[in-house]
Amino acid sequence: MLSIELIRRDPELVRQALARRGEDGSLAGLLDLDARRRAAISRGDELRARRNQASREIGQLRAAGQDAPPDVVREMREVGEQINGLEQEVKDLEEQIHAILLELPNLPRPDVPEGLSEEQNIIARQWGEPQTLDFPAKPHWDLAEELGIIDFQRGVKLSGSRFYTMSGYGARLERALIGWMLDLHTGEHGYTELALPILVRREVMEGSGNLPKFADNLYHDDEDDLWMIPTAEVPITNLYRDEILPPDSLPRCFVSQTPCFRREKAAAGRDTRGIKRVHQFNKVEMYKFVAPETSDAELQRLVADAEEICRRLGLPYRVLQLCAGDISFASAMTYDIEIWAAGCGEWLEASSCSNCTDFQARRANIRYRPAAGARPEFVHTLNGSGLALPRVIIAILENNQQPDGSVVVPEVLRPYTGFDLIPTLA
RNA sequence: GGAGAGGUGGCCGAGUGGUUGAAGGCGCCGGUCUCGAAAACCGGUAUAUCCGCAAGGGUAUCGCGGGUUCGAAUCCCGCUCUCUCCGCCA
Repeated sequence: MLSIELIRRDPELVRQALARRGEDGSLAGLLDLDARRRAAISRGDELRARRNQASREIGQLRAAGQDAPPDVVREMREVGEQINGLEQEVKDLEEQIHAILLELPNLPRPDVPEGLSEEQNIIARQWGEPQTLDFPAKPHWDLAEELGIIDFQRGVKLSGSRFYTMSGYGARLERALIGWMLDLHTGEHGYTELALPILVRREVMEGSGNLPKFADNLYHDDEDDLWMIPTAEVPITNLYRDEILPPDSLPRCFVSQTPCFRREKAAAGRDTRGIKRVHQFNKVEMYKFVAPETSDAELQRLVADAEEICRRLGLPYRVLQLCAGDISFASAMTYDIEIWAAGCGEWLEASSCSNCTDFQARRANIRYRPAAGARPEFVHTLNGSGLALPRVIIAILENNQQPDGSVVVPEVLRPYTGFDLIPTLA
């Protein structure tokens, strides 16, 4: 959520920042509502002050054994009605203002590249070379099926298109990856592991920025109004909702593996083969609550932590800095990490690391006290995949495939898998 | 799912209609004392919002929302969460 104070103070700055990401539109209506709201509050406060004064006097009379003057009571009854009217007015205005604010995305940081589409993203760096194999490389959907580790048809039988099942070496590979990633982030990068609910309340989805705007992408349980998380970012963001964190408690860094659920109605027809785009997948997510002045530097560290995973797995990757038009709703700056997949010959987005500045903190009301006795401030929040499992599995399968169709397990994973090769079926 | 109890400030805990944003205690911050610390003593210690350059002032908030009243932490209604017991269950 954007600060209404900022919009009031410098609407042109806000308008221009929003335009950079392709959000055009006037803020005049919002400012008008805000002005009316403040006027109504002022009048209401004045009336309440009068009523409080009169009530106090009546109280004193009563204490002295006298009755309340009827004309005053009559007048205050009227004042009370006016107050009720103004309260209703303020409430209506605030609802309208809130509804508008909830739909406005975060402002890109000034140093985010210009551009409205992904073509304007900037390749910040690359590690390794997109390799070509010296034999015909298979895409993972063929490889995995031939290895008997992914069963697409039976996934569909259970849950419909874009669901799959993994078994044997495949299931084990994923579990190994999850364990290894979590151990790396907790052991070497300083994150604390979390185990989280994957069904959350509506207001939790609002806090992270997924609702109200992106309801179409979410699965929802009607009976209890619970929402299935699209990423662990959602519950982690809300861990400290409505709290004021004490001085010296930042940064707080968390990592969590959860299933992620994405309806993605809009993406129907895209990437239908394999496990590149599915409705349910596992992801290891990194998350940081930090002091505002440190968030830019923390974003760089977050990206580095995700890159480390790629490097140790030996997966060629590149880091993209997203242009203003391509960063996500809550983000002020985003880097994507794309890993190379030799079978389908594509760079696959395996991580997206964002600095959400105070955008989510405002929505979820997460503050901290910079020093003892100081005024509370909103924290900054950052999130990044570390990493999303299916696309890492795609890259490992496709890049490490052998001429006979078997797949070599990356060295770092072997203590976790207990095998160093996914063998072909006999 | 059924029955009951309860949600007051960072924590504990008073308070059942009238200057109560809220006694008291603990904690925390500052000070006195001390070589220093502890103890003791003194003072301070919520958040939001509106007006204002500021100083300052107003208003709101005792789980949430409504109602009664000149006036509600206190009374009424609804919701929600927590706890206990029963039931069910991995």
